[in-house]
Amino acid sequence: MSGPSGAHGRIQSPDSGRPVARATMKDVAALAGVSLKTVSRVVNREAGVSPAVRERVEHAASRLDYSHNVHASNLRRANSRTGTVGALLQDVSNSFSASLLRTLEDVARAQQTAVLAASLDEEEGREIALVRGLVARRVDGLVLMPATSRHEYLASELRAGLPTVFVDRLPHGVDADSVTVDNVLGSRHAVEHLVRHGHRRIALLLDLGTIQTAQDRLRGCREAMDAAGIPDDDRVEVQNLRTSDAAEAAVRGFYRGGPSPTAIFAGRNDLAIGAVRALRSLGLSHRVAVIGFDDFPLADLLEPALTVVRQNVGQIGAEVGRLLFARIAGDTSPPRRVVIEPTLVVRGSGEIRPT
Amino acid sequence: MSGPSGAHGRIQSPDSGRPVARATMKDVAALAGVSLKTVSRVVNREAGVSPAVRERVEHAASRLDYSHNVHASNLRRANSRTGTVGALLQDVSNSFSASLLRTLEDVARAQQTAVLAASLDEEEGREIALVRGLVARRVDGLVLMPATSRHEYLASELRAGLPTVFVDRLPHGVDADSVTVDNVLGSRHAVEHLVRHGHRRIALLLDLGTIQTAQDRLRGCREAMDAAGIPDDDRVEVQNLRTSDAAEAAVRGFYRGGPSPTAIFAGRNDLAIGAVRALRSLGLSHRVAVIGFDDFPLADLLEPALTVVRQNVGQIGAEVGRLLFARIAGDTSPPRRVVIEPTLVVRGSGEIRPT
DNA sequence: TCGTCCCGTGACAACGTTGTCAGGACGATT
DNA sequence: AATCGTCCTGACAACGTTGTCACGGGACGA
Repeated sequence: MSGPSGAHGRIQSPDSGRPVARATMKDVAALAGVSLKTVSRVVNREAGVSPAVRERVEHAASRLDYSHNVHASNLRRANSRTGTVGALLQDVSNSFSASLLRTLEDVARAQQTAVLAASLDEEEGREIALVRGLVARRVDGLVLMPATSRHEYLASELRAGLPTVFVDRLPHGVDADSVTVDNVLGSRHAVEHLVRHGHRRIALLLDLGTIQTAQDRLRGCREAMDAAGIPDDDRVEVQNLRTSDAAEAAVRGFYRGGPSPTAIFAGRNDLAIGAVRALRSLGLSHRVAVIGFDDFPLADLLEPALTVVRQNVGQIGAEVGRLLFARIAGDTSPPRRVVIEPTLVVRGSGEIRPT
Repeated sequence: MSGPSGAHGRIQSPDSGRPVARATMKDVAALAGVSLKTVSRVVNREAGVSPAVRERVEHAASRLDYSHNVHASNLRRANSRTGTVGALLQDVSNSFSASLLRTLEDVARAQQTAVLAASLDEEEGREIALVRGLVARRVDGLVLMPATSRHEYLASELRAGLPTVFVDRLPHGVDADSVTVDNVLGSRHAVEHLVRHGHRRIALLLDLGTIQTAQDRLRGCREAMDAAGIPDDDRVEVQNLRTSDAAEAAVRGFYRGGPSPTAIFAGRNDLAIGAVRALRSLGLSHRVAVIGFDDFPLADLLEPALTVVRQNVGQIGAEVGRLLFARIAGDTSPPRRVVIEPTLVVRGSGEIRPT
C-alpha cells in the first residue's frame, strides 16, 4: 500500500523518516490534474463537479493524506466560525467545573464545535491572559467562571460581538448573559434547616471574601441567623478558606475548648469534606451537624450521609450551552440573567440535633 | 470614555449596536499612518522601530481594540505552531480524566499552549471524528485515551509528524508514545492481598471486555487466582459493566442465595462505588472485603475506608505532558512506552476477613 | 566632498483557502 | 447553421498576516 516507492515527494520524504510539510490543495490539484478550485469544490462537497473528476480528486486527496486546513478556510470565508469555544472554569479537575465542562462539551459537539478548556484557580491575571489568548484564537464564544471581580476589560470584546456567558458568578461592569445559582437563598435554607433542628451555635466555613459566591453564601447565612435571632456570640465565621485542609484545621480549632459549635455550614464542597474529616477524627461525626454547599459524588455514601445544598450542574450547563449557542447563532436580544434555585438534599448529617 | 462619538467606522457601528468586523492590522496602519509591516513589527515586538512610531502604533491599536489574529499569523509563518493541543479522554467529568486533563493543562500553559478537551465515552466513531477535527485545526499535539482498539487510522498523521501520546491504553497497529499503568500487576496485587487475608471466593467486576485495560485487569486477577489455586467454582467474573448502577445490581445478585463471594475486586472506580452501595444497603459493608482499581476523592472517608489500587494521576499527567512537549519541541527519538506501577493503598475495606 | 554603512520604514509576495467571474464544450432550439 | 443555455472547469483576487528585499536619509570616515 504505502510502499517506499511513493513518489509524490511532498509527504513521504525519500529516506529520513522526518516529518514533512502537509499536502495542500495545490498538491492534490496537481496530482489529480485539475485546478485548485475544483479540489476546493470537491472538499466542500459543492455541486457542479462531474463524478469522474470528483473521484479522481478524492483519490488524489486520500493518496496524499490531505487534511483540510480550517484556519486557512476560515480566513478566506465570509462569515467564518472557528468552530471553537472557550471555557474558563475555576478548576477543571473539581467535580463542579468538570461536570459543567462535560455538559457544555455535549452541547458544543452537537454544533460541531470543540471546547478549549482552562482553569483559573481564582487568579485574575490568568483570566485576563487566557481571555486574550482565546480572542486571538478567534473563538466563537466564551464561557467564563470569572476569577476577577470587575469585568470592564471584556467590554471591547463584547462590543465586537463575542458571545459570552458568565457562569456561577455575575458580570460586573459589563452587561452579559449569566447563569448563576441563588446562593443567598441556598445558604439561607441551609441555616434555617439547622436552626429548625435546634441549633443556635453554628459555624460557617467560607471561601475567599473576594469571591462573589462566597459573599452571597455568607449573606444568606446571616439573614437566616438574624431571622432566628441568634446572638453574635453564637456565630462563628471563618473566611478565606481555600482548601480542604484549611477547613479541617479550622474545624479542629473549634473543639479545642470553649463553647463549640453544634453545627457547621460549609460554603464549598471541599470545605465540607475537610469538616467531615475533622469531625471524623475527633469522633464527632454523629454529634455535630454538617451541611455543605454543592453536592459531590459519594456525599450520600459518607457516614452519616452528607446533607447538602445542591446546584443542579446538568441544568446549569445546559442553560449555559443554550444561551451561548443562541448568541453564536445570532441572537441579539438583551442579555439574560438565568438564576437557578438550589435545593436542599436531606441525607442525615444536617439533621443531627445538638447535644 | 467610549462615547457614541467614536468615529473610526470599522469597530463601532454608528447607530445599531450590532457587532462589526474586527479591526485588522491594515486599520491600525491607516490610523497610525504607517505601513502594514510596521504594525506587524510593533505587534511582534520586533526590533528596529523608532519609539515614536511604536508609540503611535500602540495607541492606534488600543484605540481600535485590535486583537492579533493568530490563525492568519500561523498561516504565514514558517514553522508555525497553533499553540493548541488536543486531549481526547474517556470522560472529562470522571475524576481520573479530569485530573489528567488538569495536569496536562498545567504543563501546556507553561508552554503557552491551550488544550482542546473532549470525551469519547468509549465510542469509536467519536474518536475518529474528533481526531479528524483536531487535525483540521492543526493542533500541535494529541493526547489520546483511545476508545478504539486498532489505531491504523492514525498512521498518516503520525507519519506527517503529529506528536501523539497514548495514555492509559497502548497503541495498536501504530507506533507511538504511551503512558500506561501496569494493570496486570495492580490487579494481581489486589487479588493477592485478598487471598492473603483468607479469601477464596472472590468476585470480579469488570468493564467492557473490549477495553484493553479491563482485559489486563482481568488477566492480573486470574494470574493471582491461578497462583493461589482457587478453583473455578469459587470464581465469579462479571464483565461488561458500564455504570455504577450496573455494578450495584450485579453485587446485589451475589447475595440472593447460593454461595456468595466474601470479597469483591472492582476493576474501575465507579464499579467499586456501586459495590459499596450494594453492600451498604445489604448491611454487608463490614463483612465483605472490597478493593477498587483507581483511587478517587473521598475513598478514605467511606466506612470502612476503601482499599484501592492507585494510579498516580499526577505522575501520569506529568509524564504525558513531558513526552508530548518534547515531541513538539522536535524530539524524534523512537517512541517510548512509559509504564507506571500502581500501588495498593490499604485503608480497611480490603482487609476484612471472610466470615 | 564623496562613498559607505546603518537604521527605520515600506512594497510586495506568499501562506492555504474560497468567492467571483469568465470561458469552453455540448446538446437543444430556432 | 446559427444561437442559446447549461454544465463543468479554471484564472484570479482576496482573507490577515509575515519574510524578503529595497529604498531614503543621516552619521561617519577618508
